[in-house]
Amino acid sequence: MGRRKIEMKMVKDSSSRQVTFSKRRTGLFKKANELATLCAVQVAIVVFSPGGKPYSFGHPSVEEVADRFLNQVGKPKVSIPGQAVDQSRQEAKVGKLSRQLNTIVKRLHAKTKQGEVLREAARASRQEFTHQKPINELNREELLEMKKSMEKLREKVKSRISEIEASSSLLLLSNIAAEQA
Amino acid sequence: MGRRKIEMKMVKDSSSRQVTFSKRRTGLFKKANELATLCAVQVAIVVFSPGGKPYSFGHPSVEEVADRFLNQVGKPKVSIPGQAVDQSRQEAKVGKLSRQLNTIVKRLHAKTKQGEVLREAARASRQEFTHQKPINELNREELLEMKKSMEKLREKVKSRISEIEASSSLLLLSNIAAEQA
DNA sequence: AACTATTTATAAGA
DNA sequence: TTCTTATAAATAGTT
Repeated sequence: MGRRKIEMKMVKDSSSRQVTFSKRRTGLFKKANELATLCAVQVAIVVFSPGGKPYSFGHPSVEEVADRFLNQVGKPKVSIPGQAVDQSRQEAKVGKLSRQLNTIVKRLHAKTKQGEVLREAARASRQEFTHQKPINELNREELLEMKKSMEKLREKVKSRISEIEASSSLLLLSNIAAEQA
Repeated sequence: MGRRKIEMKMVKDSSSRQVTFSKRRTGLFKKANELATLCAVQVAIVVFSPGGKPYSFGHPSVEEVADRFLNQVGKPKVSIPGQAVDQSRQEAKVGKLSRQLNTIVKRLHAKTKQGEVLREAARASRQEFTHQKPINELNREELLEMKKSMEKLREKVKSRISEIEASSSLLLLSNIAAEQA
């Protein structure tokens, strides 16, 4: 769409590529906005620049699109009697989200070697799940420590709640979308 | 871009709106594909149709784009000394992911009224965090019940999520606790 | 950043 | 839905 038709191959010159990216990213987001406006639908986009910088577009926001997805209720399918299908879908969803959780947690774990949350989690976890003593054999001090530890973790998790990362929403979206396909 | 210029408002006629959506979604995904090809970048899009059906585009896939994002290592910015910026980015990411976790947990909670995992989790969580009695005042029977409940949960989680780490279970619990607070 | 010659997307219509 | 086509919009190359 310009002075000349161009081949649909990677633009070799990195400088030109950056310019093309900039122009086309703007165009893409504009198109997405038009789609959302004209059709009253929700859209979310995440794209990396050639330099690796992430850009995102969301209508009304990437997060809200994700929330809508997450708030969707699985509808029973008519072709199969009862709730069997719906339940199995729920099961699949739980399993999938659990795996996703695991991925996120692994990521968190890798990212927080210098952090607090996972250290606390690991500590509390150790106490809760892998402590040699069964929980009913813990003495008062140990129980108090465990409680304290978990409260500490809880506070830290709560205190860190801020804005959601577009990509994490998308990751969830893609998993749920794939599942619904 | 057609026979006439149209106003950038929602198309009122639902049938026309569906047609517009269909055409423009195709166009949007094409543009996204071109951007990815020409600039050798990663792109992910999720969009709902007016009927609520989810469509997605990803290059190379929505999931991989998200993974790349999550795997990104925050790079220190030159304009600010030391690791301050990098760390704050990590902090932000942790917070965002934590919130996402919380959202997932809420969703799971809502979706599993007929399920087992979250009921168990909620029960264990309730016992642990919101029981009237402080944990150190629980009697032997209550402690045993709590232990039993958590072991039950643990088994269910383990059976569903082979690779999950203990910490993610705990993180999950902590989020449920926060949600109930 | 702006400017345009062209290409591309698409609104209507069939 | 799919195709056609007149027109609007996006953009490649240029300044």
